[in-house]
Amino acid sequence: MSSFADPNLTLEEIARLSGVSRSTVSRVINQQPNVSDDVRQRVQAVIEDTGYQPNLAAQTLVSKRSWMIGLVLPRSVSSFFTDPYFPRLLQGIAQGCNQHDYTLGLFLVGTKEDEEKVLPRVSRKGMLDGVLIQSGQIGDQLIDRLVNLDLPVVVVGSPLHSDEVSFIDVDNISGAYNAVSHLIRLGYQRIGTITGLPGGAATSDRLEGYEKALIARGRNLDQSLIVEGDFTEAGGYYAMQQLLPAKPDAVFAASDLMAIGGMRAVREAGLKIPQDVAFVGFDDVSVARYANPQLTTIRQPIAQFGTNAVEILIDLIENGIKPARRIIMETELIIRDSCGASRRN
Amino acid sequence: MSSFADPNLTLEEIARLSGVSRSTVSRVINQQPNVSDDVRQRVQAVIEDTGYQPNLAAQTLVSKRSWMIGLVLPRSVSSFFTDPYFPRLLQGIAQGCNQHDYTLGLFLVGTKEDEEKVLPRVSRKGMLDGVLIQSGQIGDQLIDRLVNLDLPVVVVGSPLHSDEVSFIDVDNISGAYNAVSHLIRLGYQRIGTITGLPGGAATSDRLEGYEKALIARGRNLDQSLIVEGDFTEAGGYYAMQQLLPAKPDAVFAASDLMAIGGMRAVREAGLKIPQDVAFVGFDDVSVARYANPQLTTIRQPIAQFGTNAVEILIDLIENGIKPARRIIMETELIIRDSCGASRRN
DNA sequence: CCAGAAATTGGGAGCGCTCCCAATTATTAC
DNA sequence: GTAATAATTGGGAGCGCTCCCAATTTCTGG
Repeated sequence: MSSFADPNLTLEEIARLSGVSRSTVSRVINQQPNVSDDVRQRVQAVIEDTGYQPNLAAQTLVSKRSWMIGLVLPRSVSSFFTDPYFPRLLQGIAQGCNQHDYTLGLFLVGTKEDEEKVLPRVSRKGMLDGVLIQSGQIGDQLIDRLVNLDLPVVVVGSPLHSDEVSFIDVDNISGAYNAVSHLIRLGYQRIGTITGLPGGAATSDRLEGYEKALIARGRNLDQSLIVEGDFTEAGGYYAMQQLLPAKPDAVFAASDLMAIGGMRAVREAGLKIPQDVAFVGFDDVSVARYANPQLTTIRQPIAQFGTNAVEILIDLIENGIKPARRIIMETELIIRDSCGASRRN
Repeated sequence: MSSFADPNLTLEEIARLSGVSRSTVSRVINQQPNVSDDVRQRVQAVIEDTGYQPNLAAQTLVSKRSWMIGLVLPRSVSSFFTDPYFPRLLQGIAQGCNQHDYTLGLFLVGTKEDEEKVLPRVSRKGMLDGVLIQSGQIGDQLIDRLVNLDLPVVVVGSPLHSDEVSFIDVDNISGAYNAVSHLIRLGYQRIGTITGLPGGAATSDRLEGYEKALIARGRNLDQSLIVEGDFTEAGGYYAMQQLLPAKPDAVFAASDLMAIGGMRAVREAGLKIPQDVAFVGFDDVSVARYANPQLTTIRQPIAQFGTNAVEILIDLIENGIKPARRIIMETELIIRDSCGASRRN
């Protein structure tokens, strides 16, 4: 394979060089049948040592396929820049794209103006074969606007409105339920929670899991033990400061970052973790393992989640859009030190 | 603007609907002169309420422009998934793309096999107008391979080999120099450093700045005070454990994350920050402000850096490729608590 | 060895756009 | 009013590919 490919190589040119027709070269490239072995090899040799690659735009124009999918991160996903969750997710998505030979287009919506610039680009014909959109906040109409395009769409996380749309999500309710059940099992009496950013599906599901776990054990819900966070470290810190007067002996934080922020507030208040306040987080991002003490948490298979999302979308693209696909992935309780699991020994 | 655009709208169709020719509609869309005002308005009205958008693939095919740029993150940039630096950078890049109406293609190279899948995709004709590539490690041949494509390329960070290539970087040498000078000024005697991952330009530049600052004040370099990290929290932690026996009274870490890891090791050793060991980091990512104590650091304008990189690339794309552009951005010393700046008062 | 079927090959049409140039219309000067 | 020029407008060609169908070649069986 020569490393300097003629930039102006075309199908026609390859055909000429290998002494066959355009059509035959096309068949070889697209691995279609009805090409004799010797011709196929001759053509392949020419392709190899010219370094020819078909022009994507031309292929897209006629086939109506771009082999590119978009990932849209709505404005309301403000924690993109602080939460290690997103790089991991991106990794999974990128890997899924690589595996299936799709290209990933990234559409970060920062401001309202961005939205007006990004949407037309996403919906542009000849641009994308499908779209992955990160589930955002209630009131964010981006998902609806995307779903109204005639493009395959998969929502990453639960969609908030429509139920005709395909999505993939983690079982947030059972994850939170397991986290809190674990704390109950360890004998904690006043279990508080720091919620995610209000208005998101993950936030309300994790809160629901928290409540269900308490109710299942006959505990009463105490509103003073429930305080709003925003998925960030700083948010967890402030939330914990609000929570401390309610004297929780354990806290379920709806993200690891908030758990770490919460632990910081607890330490600053002169209390010990887990002796005075135990913690369980959610996500199992890598900082959970380096926290002090190491954080007990609910692991979600983030990268796998991204890869699966891509696969669902590609399935939708290649095999039609009905019925909507719905995937829920399970979580896993990872017991480390912050929950005080060992103090009972 | 009707929200349900006919998906099969074409230039020809718009022409028919507005009673003019294909060419005239094309002129209106591309804002070319030589269209009478009333015709222009009539056509624009039709475009508006059909929601017509030109087919990208068709435009790309004839104009040889895709209005899409790629961001390539080489395999050797392993800290992508842990360092908050990258999301910020991505934000800046995405914003630059939005502003200039370009689409961003993301090419994460995870494995060697990824590289073989990604490169052909990047070089595919009709795909990208230009490429941004994150500077990686020595021995990573990805940059060279990309530069050999006939595509405009801008390296984000200093390129390691070629000097024909355009790049944008932050002044790592002077940043590190200022960090260490600050520590010297505060009277520290045994100033250690935790370097980045060996083999990267940022790593060697920051080390060079460290050494220059010491030499400028007539200090001797003590190899036992220089220890290798890898830009991660865990790397900083282990590096600090190696560094502690050399009894440093201050440490310059080549990233905030490593500074935070280093501080964790110091605390675990029963020492106080900054009384026993002072710290200065590099980057000023948001966790620096939430660290305990708050981290003195060298701020680099990460998002702006990304936006600038996009602008240089677009300049290259639209105004030709010679001569190579070279931009160096300045850093800023942000004094917080971890350097003990106030203990001399 | 030849008709008929099967496999292989080639070329035209067309995807939706931009560019060029020719045709038409409007404007100006005399 | 007419010739000259300038401003508009329209249509053909072509970007590089895939798809379809017709033409050619190869392979059967009797």
